[in-house]
Amino acid sequence: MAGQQESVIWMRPEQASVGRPAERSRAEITAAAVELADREGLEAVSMRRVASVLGTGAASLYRYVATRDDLLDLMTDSTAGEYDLPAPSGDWQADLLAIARQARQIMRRHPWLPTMVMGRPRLGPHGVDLLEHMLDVLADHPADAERKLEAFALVSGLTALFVQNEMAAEDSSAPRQSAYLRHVAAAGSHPRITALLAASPGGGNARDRFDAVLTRALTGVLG
Amino acid sequence: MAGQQESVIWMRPEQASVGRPAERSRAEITAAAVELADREGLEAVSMRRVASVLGTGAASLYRYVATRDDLLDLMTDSTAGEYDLPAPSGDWQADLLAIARQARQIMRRHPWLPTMVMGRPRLGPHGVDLLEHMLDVLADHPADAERKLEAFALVSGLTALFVQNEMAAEDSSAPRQSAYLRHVAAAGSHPRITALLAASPGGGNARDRFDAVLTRALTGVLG
DNA sequence: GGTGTTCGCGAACGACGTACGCGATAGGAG
DNA sequence: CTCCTATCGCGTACGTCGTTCGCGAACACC
Repeated sequence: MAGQQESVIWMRPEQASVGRPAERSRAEITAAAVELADREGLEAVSMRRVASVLGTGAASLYRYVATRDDLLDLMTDSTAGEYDLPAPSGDWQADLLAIARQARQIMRRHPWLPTMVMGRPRLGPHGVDLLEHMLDVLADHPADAERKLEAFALVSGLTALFVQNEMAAEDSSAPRQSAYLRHVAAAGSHPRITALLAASPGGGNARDRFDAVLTRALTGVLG
Repeated sequence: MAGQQESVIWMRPEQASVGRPAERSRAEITAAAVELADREGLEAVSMRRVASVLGTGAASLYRYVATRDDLLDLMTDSTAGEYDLPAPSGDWQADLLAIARQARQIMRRHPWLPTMVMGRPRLGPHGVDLLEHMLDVLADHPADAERKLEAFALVSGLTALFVQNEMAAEDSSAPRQSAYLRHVAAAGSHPRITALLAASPGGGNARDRFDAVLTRALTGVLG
Protein backbone atom coordinates (compact mmCIF):
# COMPACT_ATOMS: atom_id res chain seq x y z
CA MET A 1 0.00 0.00 0.00
CA ALA A 2 3.02 2.29 0.12
CA GLY A 3 2.73 5.15 -2.37
CA GLN A 4 4.79 4.23 -5.42
CA GLN A 5 7.37 6.67 -6.72
CA GLU A 6 6.06 8.57 -9.69
CA SER A 7 8.37 7.95 -12.60
CA VAL A 8 8.12 11.46 -14.03
CA ILE A 9 9.39 14.35 -12.00
CA TRP A 10 6.50 16.62 -12.95
CA MET A 11 4.08 14.35 -11.12
CA ARG A 12 6.04 14.26 -7.89
CA PRO A 13 5.12 16.97 -5.36
CA GLU A 14 7.85 19.54 -5.00
CA GLN A 15 7.62 19.85 -1.23
CA ALA A 16 6.39 17.51 1.44
CA SER A 17 3.35 18.79 3.25
CA VAL A 18 4.75 18.01 6.70
CA GLY A 19 8.14 18.22 8.37
CA ARG A 20 10.90 20.74 8.10
CA PRO A 21 10.43 23.05 5.10
CA ALA A 22 13.00 23.05 2.32
CA GLU A 23 15.41 25.96 2.06
CA ARG A 24 15.44 25.99 -1.73
CA SER A 25 13.11 25.23 -4.61
CA ARG A 26 13.35 23.29 -7.83
CA ALA A 27 13.15 26.57 -9.73
CA GLU A 28 16.10 27.99 -7.83
CA ILE A 29 18.23 24.92 -8.48
CA THR A 30 17.15 24.80 -12.11
CA ALA A 31 18.09 28.45 -12.60
CA ALA A 32 21.54 27.85 -11.14
CA ALA A 33 22.06 24.83 -13.39
CA VAL A 34 20.90 26.73 -16.49
CA GLU A 35 23.21 29.63 -15.77
CA LEU A 36 26.09 27.24 -15.24
CA ALA A 37 25.36 25.43 -18.50
CA ASP A 38 25.06 28.73 -20.39
CA ARG A 39 28.45 29.78 -19.09
CA GLU A 40 30.47 26.56 -19.15
CA GLY A 41 28.50 23.99 -21.11
CA LEU A 42 26.42 20.97 -20.23
CA GLU A 43 29.29 18.83 -19.00
CA ALA A 44 29.98 21.44 -16.31
CA VAL A 45 26.57 20.73 -14.82
CA SER A 46 27.55 18.16 -12.23
CA MET A 47 25.73 17.75 -8.96
CA ARG A 48 28.78 18.99 -7.07
CA ARG A 49 29.25 22.07 -9.23
CA VAL A 50 25.60 23.04 -9.15
CA ALA A 51 25.56 22.56 -5.40
CA SER A 52 28.65 24.69 -4.91
CA VAL A 53 27.12 27.48 -7.00
CA LEU A 54 24.19 27.33 -4.60
CA GLY A 55 26.52 27.22 -1.61
CA THR A 56 25.25 23.87 -0.45
CA GLY A 57 26.28 20.23 -0.40
CA ALA A 58 25.94 17.91 -3.39
CA ALA A 59 23.81 15.41 -1.56
CA SER A 60 21.29 18.10 -0.69
CA LEU A 61 20.18 18.33 -4.30
CA TYR A 62 18.71 14.87 -4.05
CA ARG A 63 16.01 16.27 -1.83
CA TYR A 64 14.72 18.16 -4.86
CA VAL A 65 15.58 15.84 -7.70
CA ALA A 66 15.78 12.06 -7.88
CA THR A 67 18.61 12.00 -10.38
CA ARG A 68 20.81 14.19 -12.49
CA ASP A 69 18.68 13.44 -15.53
CA ASP A 70 15.71 14.89 -13.69
CA LEU A 71 17.67 18.11 -13.28
CA LEU A 72 18.44 18.16 -16.99
CA ASP A 73 14.74 17.71 -17.73
CA LEU A 74 13.95 20.63 -15.45
CA MET A 75 16.48 22.76 -17.30
CA THR A 76 15.03 21.92 -20.70
CA ASP A 77 11.49 22.62 -19.63
CA SER A 78 12.45 25.90 -18.01
CA THR A 79 13.63 27.18 -21.38
CA ALA A 80 10.25 26.31 -22.85
CA GLY A 81 8.92 28.97 -20.52
CA GLU A 82 10.76 31.67 -22.47
CA TYR A 83 8.36 31.59 -25.40
CA ASP A 84 5.96 34.40 -26.01
CA LEU A 85 2.71 32.82 -27.15
CA PRO A 86 0.29 35.34 -28.65
CA ALA A 87 -3.20 34.35 -29.73
CA PRO A 88 -3.39 32.57 -33.11
CA SER A 89 -3.69 35.00 -36.02
CA GLY A 90 -5.56 32.68 -38.33
CA ASP A 91 -2.54 32.12 -40.55
CA TRP A 92 -1.11 28.92 -39.15
CA GLN A 93 1.89 28.99 -41.43
CA ALA A 94 2.96 32.39 -40.13
CA ASP A 95 2.23 31.49 -36.53
CA LEU A 96 4.29 28.32 -36.70
CA LEU A 97 7.13 30.20 -38.29
CA ALA A 98 6.99 32.75 -35.50
CA ILE A 99 7.27 29.97 -32.95
CA ALA A 100 10.20 28.44 -34.78
CA ARG A 101 12.00 31.76 -34.89
CA GLN A 102 11.59 32.11 -31.16
CA ALA A 103 12.86 28.58 -30.74
CA ARG A 104 15.96 29.52 -32.67
CA GLN A 105 16.59 32.57 -30.50
CA ILE A 106 16.06 30.60 -27.30
CA MET A 107 18.44 27.89 -28.45
CA ARG A 108 21.05 30.45 -29.32
CA ARG A 109 20.74 31.85 -25.82
CA HIS A 110 21.28 28.35 -24.40
CA PRO A 111 23.89 26.58 -26.53
CA TRP A 112 23.34 23.28 -24.71
CA LEU A 113 19.65 23.23 -25.57
CA PRO A 114 19.78 21.73 -29.10
CA THR A 115 21.60 18.67 -27.76
CA MET A 116 18.95 18.36 -25.10
CA VAL A 117 15.97 18.79 -27.40
CA MET A 118 17.23 16.25 -29.88
CA GLY A 119 18.63 13.68 -27.53
CA ARG A 120 16.00 13.73 -24.82
CA PRO A 121 12.69 15.18 -25.99
CA ARG A 122 10.62 15.31 -22.82
CA LEU A 123 7.62 17.50 -22.16
CA GLY A 124 7.25 19.31 -18.85
CA PRO A 125 4.66 21.89 -17.84
CA HIS A 126 6.09 24.62 -20.07
CA GLY A 127 6.57 22.21 -22.95
CA VAL A 128 2.97 21.19 -22.58
CA ASP A 129 1.87 24.81 -22.75
CA LEU A 130 3.85 25.18 -25.94
CA LEU A 131 2.25 22.08 -27.42
CA GLU A 132 -1.20 23.32 -26.44
CA HIS A 133 -0.44 26.59 -28.18
CA MET A 134 0.67 24.87 -31.37
CA LEU A 135 -2.45 22.73 -31.36
CA ASP A 136 -4.44 25.91 -30.93
CA VAL A 137 -2.72 27.42 -33.94
CA LEU A 138 -3.53 24.28 -35.91
CA ALA A 139 -7.04 23.93 -34.55
CA ASP A 140 -8.72 24.56 -37.91
CA HIS A 141 -6.19 22.57 -39.86
CA PRO A 142 -7.62 19.36 -41.35
CA ALA A 143 -4.60 17.16 -40.51
CA ASP A 144 -5.13 14.37 -38.01
CA ALA A 145 -3.72 14.24 -34.48
CA GLU A 146 -0.71 12.18 -35.45
CA ARG A 147 0.38 14.71 -38.09
CA LYS A 148 0.11 17.60 -35.71
CA LEU A 149 2.26 15.86 -33.14
CA GLU A 150 4.72 15.17 -35.90
CA ALA A 151 4.71 18.83 -36.85
CA PHE A 152 5.45 19.74 -33.26
CA ALA A 153 8.39 17.39 -33.12
CA LEU A 154 9.58 18.70 -36.45
CA VAL A 155 9.65 22.33 -35.37
CA SER A 156 11.67 21.51 -32.26
CA GLY A 157 13.96 19.02 -33.91
CA LEU A 158 14.70 20.85 -37.12
CA THR A 159 15.35 24.06 -35.27
CA ALA A 160 17.76 22.29 -32.94
CA LEU A 161 19.48 20.73 -35.91
CA PHE A 162 19.78 24.07 -37.63
CA VAL A 163 21.07 25.96 -34.62
CA GLN A 164 23.60 23.26 -33.88
CA ASN A 165 24.99 23.45 -37.40
CA GLU A 166 24.95 27.21 -37.24
CA MET A 167 26.96 27.20 -34.02
CA ALA A 168 29.41 24.59 -35.21
CA ALA A 169 30.15 26.83 -38.17
CA GLU A 170 30.75 29.87 -35.97
CA ASP A 171 32.75 27.87 -33.46
CA SER A 172 36.51 28.09 -33.22
CA SER A 173 36.74 24.33 -33.66
CA ALA A 174 35.47 24.66 -37.23
CA PRO A 175 38.99 24.79 -38.72
CA ARG A 176 39.75 21.43 -37.12
CA GLN A 177 36.70 19.96 -38.81
CA SER A 178 37.55 21.19 -42.29
CA ALA A 179 41.26 20.42 -41.93
CA TYR A 180 40.56 16.80 -42.73
CA LEU A 181 38.34 17.76 -45.64
CA ARG A 182 41.21 19.75 -47.10
CA HIS A 183 43.47 16.78 -46.55
CA VAL A 184 41.05 14.56 -48.46
CA ALA A 185 40.76 17.13 -51.23
CA ALA A 186 44.52 17.28 -51.55
CA ALA A 187 44.71 13.48 -51.86
CA GLY A 188 42.82 13.75 -55.14
CA SER A 189 40.55 10.71 -54.99
CA HIS A 190 37.45 12.78 -54.20
CA PRO A 191 37.10 15.26 -57.05
CA ARG A 192 33.66 16.56 -56.07
CA ILE A 193 34.82 17.45 -52.59
CA THR A 194 37.92 19.08 -54.02
CA ALA A 195 35.73 21.19 -56.29
CA LEU A 196 33.44 22.01 -53.39
CA LEU A 197 36.24 23.42 -51.27
CA ALA A 198 37.49 25.46 -54.20
CA ALA A 199 34.16 27.30 -54.35
CA SER A 200 33.79 30.53 -52.44
CA PRO A 201 32.41 30.34 -48.92
CA GLY A 202 29.26 31.89 -50.34
CA GLY A 203 26.61 33.35 -48.17
CA GLY A 204 22.90 33.80 -47.89
CA ASN A 205 21.14 34.96 -44.78
CA ALA A 206 20.97 32.26 -42.12
CA ARG A 207 17.46 33.23 -41.14
CA ASP A 208 16.16 33.05 -44.69
CA ARG A 209 17.56 29.56 -45.13
CA PHE A 210 16.06 28.56 -41.81
CA ASP A 211 12.64 29.87 -42.81
CA ALA A 212 12.76 28.15 -46.18
CA VAL A 213 13.74 24.72 -44.91
CA LEU A 214 11.32 24.77 -42.05
CA THR A 215 8.38 25.96 -44.11
CA ARG A 216 8.92 23.30 -46.73
CA ALA A 217 9.37 20.56 -44.18
CA LEU A 218 6.15 21.61 -42.48
CA THR A 219 4.19 21.45 -45.69
CA GLY A 220 5.64 17.96 -46.09
CA VAL A 221 3.88 16.96 -42.90
CA LEU A 222 0.78 19.14 -42.96
CA GLY A 223 0.20 19.37 -46.70
CA MET B 1 60.88 20.56 -34.72
CA ALA B 2 58.97 17.76 -32.96
CA GLY B 3 56.02 16.49 -35.02
CA GLN B 4 52.89 18.06 -33.61
CA GLN B 5 49.93 15.88 -32.73
CA GLU B 6 47.33 15.86 -35.45
CA SER B 7 44.07 17.02 -33.96
CA VAL B 8 41.87 14.69 -36.03
CA ILE B 9 42.27 10.96 -35.59
CA TRP B 10 41.95 10.24 -39.32
CA MET B 11 45.20 12.09 -39.98
CA ARG B 12 47.22 10.23 -37.38
CA PRO B 13 48.97 7.09 -38.63
CA GLU B 14 47.41 3.95 -37.25
CA GLN B 15 50.68 2.14 -36.59
CA ALA B 16 54.19 3.33 -35.98
CA SER B 17 56.60 2.29 -38.67
CA VAL B 18 59.25 1.10 -36.24
CA GLY B 19 59.28 -0.76 -32.94
CA ARG B 20 57.15 -3.56 -31.63
CA PRO B 21 54.03 -4.08 -33.78
CA ALA B 22 50.60 -3.63 -32.27
CA GLU B 23 48.53 -6.70 -31.48
CA ARG B 24 45.25 -5.13 -32.47
CA SER B 25 43.93 -2.58 -34.94
CA ARG B 26 41.62 0.40 -34.78
CA ALA B 27 39.10 -1.55 -36.85
CA GLU B 28 39.11 -4.41 -34.36
CA ILE B 29 38.59 -2.12 -31.41
CA THR B 30 35.93 -0.16 -33.25
CA ALA B 31 34.05 -3.34 -34.12
CA ALA B 32 34.07 -4.43 -30.48
CA ALA B 33 32.81 -1.02 -29.37
CA VAL B 34 30.05 -1.00 -31.99
CA GLU B 35 28.87 -4.45 -31.01
CA LEU B 36 28.85 -3.45 -27.36
CA ALA B 37 26.86 -0.30 -28.12
CA ASP B 38 24.40 -2.23 -30.25
CA ARG B 39 23.81 -4.67 -27.42
CA GLU B 40 23.88 -2.44 -24.34
CA GLY B 41 23.75 1.16 -25.48
CA LEU B 42 26.25 3.97 -25.78
CA GLU B 43 26.77 4.47 -22.09
CA ALA B 44 28.06 0.89 -21.84
CA VAL B 45 30.94 1.86 -24.13
CA SER B 46 33.54 2.69 -21.50
CA MET B 47 37.23 2.16 -22.03
CA ARG B 48 37.23 -0.55 -19.38
CA ARG B 49 34.29 -2.44 -20.83
CA VAL B 50 35.55 -2.27 -24.40
CA ALA B 51 38.95 -3.44 -23.22
CA SER B 52 37.49 -6.34 -21.30
CA VAL B 53 35.49 -7.42 -24.35
CA LEU B 54 38.79 -7.52 -26.20
CA GLY B 55 40.46 -9.34 -23.34
CA THR B 56 42.96 -6.59 -22.72
CA GLY B 57 43.64 -3.77 -20.30
CA ALA B 58 41.92 -0.40 -20.43
CA ALA B 59 45.12 1.57 -20.76
CA SER B 60 46.10 -0.43 -23.83
CA LEU B 61 43.35 1.21 -25.86
CA TYR B 62 45.20 4.50 -25.64
CA ARG B 63 47.80 3.08 -27.99
CA TYR B 64 45.13 3.13 -30.70
CA VAL B 65 43.02 6.11 -29.71
CA ALA B 66 43.91 9.37 -28.01
CA THR B 67 40.63 9.71 -26.19
CA ARG B 68 37.24 8.10 -25.74
CA ASP B 69 35.70 10.63 -28.10
CA ASP B 70 38.06 9.44 -30.79
CA LEU B 71 36.68 5.95 -30.32
CA LEU B 72 33.14 7.27 -30.67
CA ASP B 73 34.15 9.02 -33.89
CA LEU B 74 35.58 5.76 -35.19
CA MET B 75 32.32 4.01 -34.38
CA THR B 76 30.23 6.58 -36.20
CA ASP B 77 32.39 6.53 -39.27
CA SER B 78 32.43 2.75 -39.39
CA THR B 79 28.65 2.74 -39.79
CA ALA B 80 29.01 5.09 -42.76
CA GLY B 81 30.80 2.17 -44.39
CA GLU B 82 27.57 0.18 -44.45
CA TYR B 83 26.03 2.19 -47.29
CA ASP B 84 25.66 0.71 -50.72
CA LEU B 85 26.45 3.50 -53.17
CA PRO B 86 25.41 2.67 -56.73
CA ALA B 87 26.19 4.99 -59.63
CA PRO B 88 23.85 8.00 -59.94
CA SER B 89 20.74 7.23 -62.00
CA GLY B 90 20.19 10.75 -63.26
CA ASP B 91 17.19 11.29 -60.99
CA TRP B 92 18.76 13.05 -58.05
CA GLN B 93 15.55 13.07 -56.05
CA ALA B 94 15.25 9.30 -56.23
CA ASP B 95 18.92 8.76 -55.53
CA LEU B 96 18.86 10.96 -52.45
CA LEU B 97 15.77 9.20 -51.18
CA ALA B 98 17.52 5.86 -51.65
CA ILE B 99 20.42 7.10 -49.56
CA ALA B 100 18.10 8.36 -46.87
CA ARG B 101 16.30 5.04 -46.73
CA GLN B 102 19.58 3.26 -46.24
CA ALA B 103 20.46 5.75 -43.54
CA ARG B 104 17.25 4.87 -41.77
CA GLN B 105 17.99 1.16 -41.92
CA ILE B 106 21.54 1.65 -40.70
CA MET B 107 20.37 3.78 -37.80
CA ARG B 108 17.80 1.20 -36.86
CA ARG B 109 20.56 -1.39 -36.78
CA HIS B 110 22.58 0.85 -34.45
CA PRO B 111 20.20 2.53 -32.01
CA TRP B 112 22.96 4.74 -30.64
CA LEU B 113 23.73 6.21 -34.04
CA PRO B 114 21.07 8.95 -34.23
CA THR B 115 22.38 10.50 -31.01
CA MET B 116 25.86 10.40 -32.46
CA VAL B 117 24.96 11.86 -35.84
CA MET B 118 23.02 14.73 -34.33
CA GLY B 119 25.25 15.54 -31.42
CA ARG B 120 28.65 15.09 -32.98
CA PRO B 121 28.56 15.27 -36.77
CA ARG B 122 32.12 14.42 -37.78
CA LEU B 123 33.26 13.10 -41.15
CA GLY B 124 35.74 10.26 -41.34
CA PRO B 125 36.92 8.35 -44.41
CA HIS B 126 33.61 6.55 -44.91
CA GLY B 127 31.62 9.69 -44.25
CA VAL B 128 33.72 11.46 -46.83
CA ASP B 129 32.96 8.73 -49.37
CA LEU B 130 29.28 9.20 -48.66
CA LEU B 131 29.55 12.97 -49.13
CA GLU B 132 31.44 12.48 -52.37
CA HIS B 133 28.67 10.18 -53.56
CA MET B 134 25.96 12.70 -52.71
CA LEU B 135 27.86 15.42 -54.50
CA ASP B 136 28.12 13.09 -57.46
CA VAL B 137 24.36 12.57 -57.41
CA LEU B 138 23.90 16.34 -57.31
CA ALA B 139 26.61 17.08 -59.86
CA ASP B 140 24.20 18.45 -62.46
CA HIS B 141 22.07 20.26 -59.93
CA PRO B 142 22.28 24.05 -60.20
CA ALA B 143 22.44 24.71 -56.45
CA ASP B 144 25.63 26.21 -55.07
CA ALA B 145 28.15 24.42 -52.87
CA GLU B 146 26.67 25.73 -49.64
CA ARG B 147 23.21 24.36 -50.45
CA LYS B 148 24.57 20.94 -51.28
CA LEU B 149 26.40 20.73 -48.00
CA GLU B 150 23.22 21.78 -46.31
CA ALA B 151 21.33 19.05 -48.12
CA PHE B 152 23.87 16.53 -46.91
CA ALA B 153 23.48 17.64 -43.33
CA LEU B 154 19.73 17.59 -43.72
CA VAL B 155 19.59 14.00 -44.92
CA SER B 156 21.70 12.81 -42.00
CA GLY B 157 20.06 15.00 -39.42
CA LEU B 158 16.44 14.57 -40.39
CA THR B 159 16.85 10.83 -40.70
CA ALA B 160 18.40 10.67 -37.25
CA LEU B 161 15.57 12.78 -35.88
CA PHE B 162 12.99 10.56 -37.49
CA VAL B 163 14.52 7.29 -36.37
CA GLN B 164 14.90 8.58 -32.85
CA ASN B 165 11.23 9.49 -32.66
CA GLU B 166 10.29 6.20 -34.23
CA MET B 167 12.27 4.27 -31.63
CA ALA B 168 10.99 6.31 -28.74
CA ALA B 169 7.48 5.43 -29.82
CA GLU B 170 8.26 1.72 -30.01
CA ASP B 171 10.21 1.79 -26.78
CA SER B 172 8.86 0.39 -23.56
CA SER B 173 9.43 3.76 -21.89
CA ALA B 174 6.73 5.31 -24.08
CA PRO B 175 3.97 4.78 -21.49
CA ARG B 176 6.02 6.76 -18.98
CA GLN B 177 6.24 9.63 -21.42
CA SER B 178 2.53 9.79 -22.16
CA ALA B 179 1.55 9.21 -18.54
CA TYR B 180 2.20 12.86 -17.83
CA LEU B 181 0.29 13.91 -20.93
CA ARG B 182 -2.73 11.99 -19.70
CA HIS B 183 -2.28 13.65 -16.32
CA VAL B 184 -2.33 17.05 -17.99
CA ALA B 185 -5.34 16.11 -20.06
CA ALA B 186 -7.19 15.03 -16.93
CA ALA B 187 -6.45 18.35 -15.25
CA GLY B 188 -8.60 20.07 -17.87
CA SER B 189 -6.68 23.27 -18.50
CA HIS B 190 -5.32 22.07 -21.85
CA PRO B 191 -8.36 21.23 -23.96
CA ARG B 192 -6.49 20.73 -27.24
CA ILE B 193 -4.20 18.14 -25.68
CA THR B 194 -7.17 16.44 -24.09
CA ALA B 195 -8.85 16.22 -27.47
CA LEU B 196 -5.65 14.98 -29.03
CA LEU B 197 -5.35 12.05 -26.64
CA ALA B 198 -8.98 11.16 -27.20
CA ALA B 199 -8.31 10.65 -30.90
CA SER B 200 -7.43 7.16 -32.09
CA PRO B 201 -3.75 6.28 -32.26
CA GLY B 202 -4.16 6.45 -36.02
CA GLY B 203 -1.60 5.06 -38.36
CA GLY B 204 0.01 5.68 -41.67
CA ASN B 205 3.08 3.86 -42.83
CA ALA B 206 6.23 5.11 -41.14
CA ARG B 207 8.24 4.86 -44.32
CA ASP B 208 5.74 6.88 -46.31
CA ARG B 209 5.79 9.66 -43.75
CA PHE B 210 9.57 9.55 -43.72
CA ASP B 211 9.73 9.83 -47.51
CA ALA B 212 7.26 12.70 -47.57
CA VAL B 213 8.96 14.82 -44.94
CA LEU B 214 12.41 14.26 -46.30
CA THR B 215 11.47 14.96 -49.90
CA ARG B 216 9.77 18.21 -48.98
CA ALA B 217 12.59 19.34 -46.76
CA LEU B 218 15.06 18.64 -49.52
CA THR B 219 13.13 20.71 -52.02
CA GLY B 220 13.19 23.44 -49.41
CA VAL B 221 16.97 23.47 -49.66
CA LEU B 222 17.54 22.51 -53.27
CA GLY B 223 14.49 24.08 -54.86
C1' DG C 1 6.96 21.20 25.23
C1' DG C 2 6.93 16.96 23.04
C1' DT C 3 6.46 14.41 18.77
C1' DG C 4 6.61 13.21 14.03
C1' DT C 5 8.62 14.07 9.83
C1' DT C 6 11.42 16.10 6.63
C1' DC C 7 15.84 18.60 5.56
C1' DG C 8 20.93 19.41 5.03
C1' DC C 9 24.85 17.14 4.15
C1' DG C 10 29.64 14.72 5.49
C1' DA C 11 31.38 10.54 4.22
C1' DA C 12 31.81 6.69 1.42
C1' DC C 13 31.28 3.46 -2.73
C1' DG C 14 31.93 2.07 -7.29
C1' DA C 15 32.77 3.45 -12.03
C1' DC C 16 34.62 6.49 -15.02
C1' DG C 17 38.49 8.89 -18.29
C1' DT C 18 43.08 9.29 -18.40
C1' DA C 19 48.58 9.83 -17.17
C1' DC C 20 52.73 7.54 -15.85
C1' DG C 21 56.27 4.33 -15.95
C1' DC C 22 58.28 0.01 -16.76
C1' DG C 23 59.03 -4.72 -18.28
C1' DA C 24 58.14 -7.32 -22.58
C1' DT C 25 58.65 -7.75 -27.43
C1' DA C 26 59.40 -7.20 -32.01
C1' DG C 27 62.21 -5.72 -36.56
C1' DG C 28 66.57 -4.17 -38.50
C1' DA C 29 71.58 -3.58 -38.26
C1' DG C 30 75.88 -5.61 -37.64
C1' DC D 1 72.79 -14.80 -34.13
C1' DT D 2 72.96 -10.81 -31.12
C1' DC D 3 72.09 -6.45 -29.74
C1' DC D 4 69.80 -1.98 -30.16
C1' DT D 5 66.00 0.77 -30.13
C1' DA D 6 61.49 2.11 -30.42
C1' DT D 7 56.97 0.80 -29.55
C1' DC D 8 53.51 -2.07 -27.05
C1' DG D 9 50.77 -3.92 -23.13
C1' DC D 10 49.06 -2.63 -19.04
C1' DG D 11 49.20 -2.41 -13.57
C1' DT D 12 48.57 1.33 -10.85
C1' DA D 13 47.01 5.67 -9.45
C1' DC D 14 44.62 10.31 -9.48
C1' DG D 15 40.77 13.14 -9.71
C1' DT D 16 35.86 13.45 -10.77
C1' DC D 17 31.59 11.72 -11.33
C1' DG D 18 26.49 10.06 -9.74
C1' DT D 19 24.43 8.31 -5.98
C1' DT D 20 23.43 6.13 -1.11
C1' DC D 21 23.48 6.03 3.86
C1' DG D 22 22.80 7.70 8.16
C1' DC D 23 22.34 11.12 11.56
C1' DG D 24 21.85 15.55 13.82
C1' DA D 25 19.20 19.81 13.09
C1' DA D 26 14.97 22.22 12.21
C1' DC D 27 10.36 23.05 11.72
C1' DA D 28 4.69 22.24 12.07
C1' DC D 29 1.39 20.69 14.77
C1' DC D 30 -0.95 18.74 18.92
